[in-house]
Amino acid sequence: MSRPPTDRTKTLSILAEIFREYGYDGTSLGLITQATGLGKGSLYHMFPGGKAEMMSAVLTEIDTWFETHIYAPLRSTPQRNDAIPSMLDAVTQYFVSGQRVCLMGVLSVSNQRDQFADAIAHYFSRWIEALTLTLQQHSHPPSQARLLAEETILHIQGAIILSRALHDPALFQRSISRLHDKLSLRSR
Amino acid sequence: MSRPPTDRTKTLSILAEIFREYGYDGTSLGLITQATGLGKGSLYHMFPGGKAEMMSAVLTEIDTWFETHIYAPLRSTPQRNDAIPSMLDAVTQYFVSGQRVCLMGVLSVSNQRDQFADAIAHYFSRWIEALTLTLQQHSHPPSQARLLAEETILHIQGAIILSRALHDPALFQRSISRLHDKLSLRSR
DNA sequence: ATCATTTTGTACCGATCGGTACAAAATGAT
DNA sequence: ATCATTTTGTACCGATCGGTACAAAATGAT
Repeated sequence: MSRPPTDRTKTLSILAEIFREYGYDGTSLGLITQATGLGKGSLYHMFPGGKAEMMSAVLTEIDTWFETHIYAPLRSTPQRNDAIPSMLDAVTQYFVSGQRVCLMGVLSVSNQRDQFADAIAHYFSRWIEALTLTLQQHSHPPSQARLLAEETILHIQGAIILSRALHDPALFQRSISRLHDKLSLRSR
Repeated sequence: MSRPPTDRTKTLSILAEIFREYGYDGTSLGLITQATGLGKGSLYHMFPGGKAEMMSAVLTEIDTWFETHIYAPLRSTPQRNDAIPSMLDAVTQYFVSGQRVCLMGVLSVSNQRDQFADAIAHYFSRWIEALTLTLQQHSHPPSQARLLAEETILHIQGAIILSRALHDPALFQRSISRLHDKLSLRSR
């Protein structure tokens, strides 16, 4: 037994960056060996399923990260009253003001959508559910809370796209600010 | 002289669908010859620059379509008072309730972003400018109009992502409805 | 020190990639 | 009918793709 945990985690985070930057098709094994310093032997030993398994592992890692740092705080009771602002801050930091793309978002409009459909749907639906819960506790009527949660998450996704399209990180910041205002309107 | 105009237009619309479905990397020349029925000889005669020129031509075609069907009506004066609803209808139809992706949006979060940066930025900035003009004429204060225009377009992009991620066309419809309400709030 | 097990680097596989060359075919003006 | 020009289909190019095989090296228990 060696210490694969840290190695694996480190490798996964490198893989995540590569997949984000080059997409699934654009990420070649050559690129991966170069970025990780691991030969194909090591990679296929670690991920026998090849590239598809690497992506799956990355998606699981991302899901876990969001579960811990984003969803869980939203579900906690009693609800901290800065739960929403702190979610928006964490998201802004994670996506580097929209200059780092959301791998789940990218995949959902790619031809790999069906292959990873479960992971993608899981990620977004859990996020929506957790945020819905929070919004209800901030005195948004239940019927509106879910709609507002959906709107919040698509707003974030859209902000990434538009700010990248226009090379304008400030646009991302602006749109997150507006989101902040919108979400806190009825909780005061 | 033959009749390349219709052939070229037809080819471009097939190319657009392929690029939308498979992305830039995922679209192989084999796929293109199969879908268009054109051999490589014909394709490289039509697009000497190869795949990159095909994508550029598609983006130009898309830009022209939006210019004609979306931006121009927004800029026309006097402003029809259903300008915004009719834009949202046109968009909903064009994106088939979010089940058809926005090629410009996809590219802007892909590794081809820089290669096609001009076309992408042009598309979104023209849209924002035209919509800003319309919103101002619907009694939104100028300072707010541009922010609201940005928000509208990122909202549409986000709706495509989220509705595809969740395989839920109804989510797209819902979010467009909300957009409709939001935009008409101050114009009544 | 031995030795079974795990891990790794490298050579190699067939398939496919985007692109080129070019002869054959179609076209259209005369 | 001739013939220059345009258009097309196909064979072929080197490069690279994802993946496999497997011997060599590293590891760790004894």
